[in-house]
Amino acid sequence: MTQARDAYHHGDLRNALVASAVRLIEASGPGAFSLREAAREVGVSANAAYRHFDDKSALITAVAADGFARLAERMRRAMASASAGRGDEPVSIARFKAAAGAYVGFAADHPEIFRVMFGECGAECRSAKPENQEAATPWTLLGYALDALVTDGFLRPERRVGAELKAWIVVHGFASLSIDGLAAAPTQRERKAALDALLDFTVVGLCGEVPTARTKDRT
Amino acid sequence: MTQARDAYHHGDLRNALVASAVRLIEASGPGAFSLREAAREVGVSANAAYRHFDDKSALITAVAADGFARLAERMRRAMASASAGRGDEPVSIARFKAAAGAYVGFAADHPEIFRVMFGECGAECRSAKPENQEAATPWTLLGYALDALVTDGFLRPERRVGAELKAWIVVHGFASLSIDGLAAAPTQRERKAALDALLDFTVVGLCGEVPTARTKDRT
DNA sequence: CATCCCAAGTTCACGATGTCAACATGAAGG
DNA sequence: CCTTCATGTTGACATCGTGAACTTGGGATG
Repeated sequence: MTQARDAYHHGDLRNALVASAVRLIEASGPGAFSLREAAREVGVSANAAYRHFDDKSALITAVAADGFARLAERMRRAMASASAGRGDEPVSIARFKAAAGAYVGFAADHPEIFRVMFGECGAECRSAKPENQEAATPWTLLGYALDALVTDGFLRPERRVGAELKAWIVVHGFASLSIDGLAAAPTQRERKAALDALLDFTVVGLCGEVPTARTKDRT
Repeated sequence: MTQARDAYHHGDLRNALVASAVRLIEASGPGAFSLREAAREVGVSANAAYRHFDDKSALITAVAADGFARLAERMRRAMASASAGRGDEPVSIARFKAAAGAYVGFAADHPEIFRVMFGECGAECRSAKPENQEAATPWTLLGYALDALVTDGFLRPERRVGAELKAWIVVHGFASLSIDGLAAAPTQRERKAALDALLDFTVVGLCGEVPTARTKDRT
């Protein structure tokens, strides 16, 4: 195994197809995506894809899975850098906001992929359990952030369970609205400001009282 | 004009096609929908549709528009009956909750249509202004509900503008989560309970203090 | 009433798509 | 060396969206 990627046997067709599909979908939306075009882009016959995917929808599911992985990675990185950031805010709160910001940012940067992830073909990805400790899902990560709020004493344990749904609604709702164009958020700057205000509001709502809630001022 | 619906000239092909499309999409999702099948169901040749719609996507847009109209109607009815309902809650709050409940209920009852409404083809519907006073859109109605909260003194005027976004996020976010299967809400009963709790939380969050907020008990 | 016109449908045609079945190829292992 | 098998390829088919040209029948006009 572990052949690199040059032979007649393409070497890594599966990943190449997924990557191509991601680009095509990002460019023209999921509706316009065609299996044949992805294969054409990779330089392979259309039916070659069927060696790696049962279906067109199986390819799209793989695109969704890739999206979830990248979203999780982005959230993880944001949370990590929030921990190390300048601390005009308690760390656990900064991390929670960073996770939410990464989620919304991903949706805004890759709206079509986001739509695929929560569309028909992404369903099985959403109910998948994380296989190992390392491969955390977005909801696992948001859960960690909430746990940290409890550990640090900002969120009372008995409020923890209800917090899950509320936090998800705010995060996913804001992301969906941004994409679907209901909320008037022309510039990225305005969106970030709106999200910041909303998250302050949410943290207060979740925790029941104001922690150190100075309306944080930054660039 | 005003021929009923029996002649050679079908009489009402446009509406018949939309109705057929709605049924097909509700049954098998937007991805599986085909223009030809809708035409077949209506008993008309495929190209007949092009006398009434530029495109396949124009038909789907009409489906989305129909969805928005039905959603608005459902919200209007829910708000009206909330006004007349038993009053263990201030009327304006009950109406706001009724509007939100109708929104979420519609999404749960017609998930595929809801997805179409907020998908690619529904875009132009979402930015459409209401033509006359009567034809209110869902967001118009939610705006009315918020206005009523102001009028009744539950929501301070300066909080009104921010309330729009927050209310939308909760309502739309909850609906999206219900559809996308992130929130574990198996039974309709549980979903209603979760929404009720969330709306109480939201009203408090919007208004800043508890109005008459007895955790309302009903059947 | 006879006649023309045009909206509303029909048929024919084309290229693209998803997918199946049969075939080809080349790397790996006996 | 020859077999095997995963991986691609070619050919074929039904279906789809859509354009062009043709047909039909009801309403306006003489």
